[in-house]
Amino acid sequence: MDTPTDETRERRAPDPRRRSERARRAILDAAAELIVEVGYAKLTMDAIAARAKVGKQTIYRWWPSKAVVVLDVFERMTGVPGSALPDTGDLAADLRTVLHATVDEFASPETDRVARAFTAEIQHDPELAATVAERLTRPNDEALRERLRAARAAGQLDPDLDLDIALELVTAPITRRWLMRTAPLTHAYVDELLDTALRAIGPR
Amino acid sequence: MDTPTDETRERRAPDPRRRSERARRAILDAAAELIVEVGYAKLTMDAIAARAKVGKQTIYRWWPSKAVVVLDVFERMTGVPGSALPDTGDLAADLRTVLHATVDEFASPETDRVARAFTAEIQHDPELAATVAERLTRPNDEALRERLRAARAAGQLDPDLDLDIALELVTAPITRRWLMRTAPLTHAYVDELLDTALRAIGPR
Amino acid sequence: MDTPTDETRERRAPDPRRRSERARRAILDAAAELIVEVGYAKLTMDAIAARAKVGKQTIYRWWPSKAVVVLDVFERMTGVPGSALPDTGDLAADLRTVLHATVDEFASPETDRVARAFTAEIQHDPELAATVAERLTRPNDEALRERLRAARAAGQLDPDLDLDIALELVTAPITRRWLMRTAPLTHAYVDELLDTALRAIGPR
Amino acid sequence: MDTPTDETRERRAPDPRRRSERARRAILDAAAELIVEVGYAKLTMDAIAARAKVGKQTIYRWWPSKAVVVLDVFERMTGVPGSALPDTGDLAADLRTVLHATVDEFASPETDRVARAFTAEIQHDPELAATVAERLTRPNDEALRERLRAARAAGQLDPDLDLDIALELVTAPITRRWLMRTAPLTHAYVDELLDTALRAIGPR
DNA sequence: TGATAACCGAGACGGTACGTCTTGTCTTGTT
DNA sequence: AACAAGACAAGACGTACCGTCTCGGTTATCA
Repeated sequence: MDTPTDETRERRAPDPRRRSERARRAILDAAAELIVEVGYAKLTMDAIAARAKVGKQTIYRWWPSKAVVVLDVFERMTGVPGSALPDTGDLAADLRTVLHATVDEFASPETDRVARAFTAEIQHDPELAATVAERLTRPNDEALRERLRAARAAGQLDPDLDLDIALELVTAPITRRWLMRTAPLTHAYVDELLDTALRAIGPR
Repeated sequence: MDTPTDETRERRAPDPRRRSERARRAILDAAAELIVEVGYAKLTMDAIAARAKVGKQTIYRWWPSKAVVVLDVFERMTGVPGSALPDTGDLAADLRTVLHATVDEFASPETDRVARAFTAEIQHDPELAATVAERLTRPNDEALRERLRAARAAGQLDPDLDLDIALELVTAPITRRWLMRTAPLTHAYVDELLDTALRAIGPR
Repeated sequence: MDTPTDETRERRAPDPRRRSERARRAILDAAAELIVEVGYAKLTMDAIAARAKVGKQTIYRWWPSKAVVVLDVFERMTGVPGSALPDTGDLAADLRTVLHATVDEFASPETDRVARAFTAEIQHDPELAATVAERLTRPNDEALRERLRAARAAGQLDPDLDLDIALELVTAPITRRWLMRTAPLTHAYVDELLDTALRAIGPR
Repeated sequence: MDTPTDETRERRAPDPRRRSERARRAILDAAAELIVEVGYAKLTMDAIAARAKVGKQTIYRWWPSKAVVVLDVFERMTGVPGSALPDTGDLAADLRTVLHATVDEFASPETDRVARAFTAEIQHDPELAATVAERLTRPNDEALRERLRAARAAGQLDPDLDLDIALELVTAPITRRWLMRTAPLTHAYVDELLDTALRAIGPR
């Protein structure tokens, strides 16, 4: 019984109790700065380590890849997601509030760059895709779905409505416009989109 | 005398009339094979050149980057886009036809891989983003917009409808589901999505 | 604070204490083998790295150019130069001994090839020329000059003799014959050359 | 009998009668200029062709290698060698005259650079070495040897003298000093060298 | 309260791909 | 058929990063 703990022979896990908080912070700070300065594509592990005054091994010890470092940067940047949506009883107003906030967030170059980085990265890294889905997409979606469910229960939506489709109708156009850069993302656009989309999902 | 012969030191453009058709084909063939075999992320210029039995310079002479090579592969793979949509007079049926075809196309692992590669790549390469937009996205969008315009003129849609929003309501959910891998893309899903979305854009 | 850490952007020097002896040896071994197999002109850094199972950067980290790698190979091959000449009291005999040895050394194809490589290389690389002069030519010349000085002091040579000219009269003809390949380099030739040259520099 | 003219299947020889004199001159001019401007090491066939406004094939058609182009440049530069040495009856004076001229020639940066280029090149190209020997070295050596032979016949030199060794004693030190850059080449040096060397070869 | 293991900064290492450069051949009109 | 122009296949160049490994130095847990 000389194998440490895990049968999957993949490098004995480090002891999180001994982890240096100083190094953790410095790495995330450095990554955050660099991603804004040079963009994700030109972001290198060497540069993060140098800027953070940290050995490269220290990064590789705690993060499996550059992408996951940036994922942590992103979470620290946007705060914990998944908090429930407001429910004033007026679905349109509530959606407007939250989607305006989303649009505002993506107007910041930092958030924009980091979010694009993920979108790019998860295309060829299914494992990262799962992580991002679990930590970012799902909590947000779940909160929105919850609000829609409440509205449906209150008779404000078609009782036969598929909540996933409703969710997509309301959010996907914004995602697409951001992703494809087909047109600017403004509050006015959100308003018009909601006007139209709500006709699709309201009571018949 | 506007030929940029001397001052603008940016590598004199090659003469397209002297381009070797043999080399062009070999490069695209090699790239197409390799992207299926190893995926976009592990696709290298060296490997394309070796497989195509071509000097690397010949690739760099005619394509600015790996991404644009793959863009040409993709175009050759999916055929000319921008052909007009069918117009049988039944908008729902016509949309169903074309979106089923789209979904089928993305069911092919080759198309899926290449399309994901672009989606990733255009996030940090605005120039490529513009090229992809012009050569892939815009022609397809324009064809769809045209069909919607015809339907609106025929009184089948809300006369005040913004065509861009209509377009997004119908296509963006599919894009999002593909991109985020939140759920499988089936014909049934397309049908249900259309049912719902058309309620938003039909005549009041 | 004279460490060139920041301003002088010239690639921070590596730390020689951390140098891998294993890599150093492997590189010199590989270079030595290859120079014999393919000659200096067709010797490539890529091939050295591949043969030595070493990253190219490891070569470039410690040697500025292919030529200097080969210089190190040469030194290892011929042993430390600059050891003093024998002094039996008989100048002619001592010179004969050392020049015979030189001629024998250049009879080896390996030494011949490497020596020719330098002679070629230092013609268009003044910096390398200085290095070679300092590490190869000067020590050998100095040893020879020392022996001549002793002989002059012992009254065996013209007291007004310029030692540099004496040195050249004795060695340059051999160099020329080797370089120009005008005639074979034999012990008999060395003997006849010495017979003649010593008449020029002996006491009047 | 369909092989054109030569059984040694090595690319049918071009017809020298149709050779363009304009191109020949332009190539030699361009090579001469470039070798002075950038040195032999950085001289490229592409650059010669571009400067001469000539297709590269035209160079390769008439010259086997860059080195031979430069050999022609050198010959054009220094004029036909092999003209006999002056014979005033005073050997020392005659040698002084011709060696001063040699030293002066090598003081010119153009001649110096081109001559170094050969010295370098003939080290790894025995065929070129033979060509250079035949066209440059031998004629010069022969002229000098002839003058020495005359002096020996006139009783001014040791009757048993080996003319090759005499030749080397007089010229090799100059070659060495030029090649190794050990000390500057001046008229005074030549004079002192001759003073000493002639003692070796004069009548006993 | 040492001992001792693990983390840490630093950076050399084996690899791999990059994008450029040069060589010598081939191709396409022109003279 | 030689020519100017320049595309082509081949492959070396020197650089940039990757992810691993090795070296002291410095904590932080446990005997």
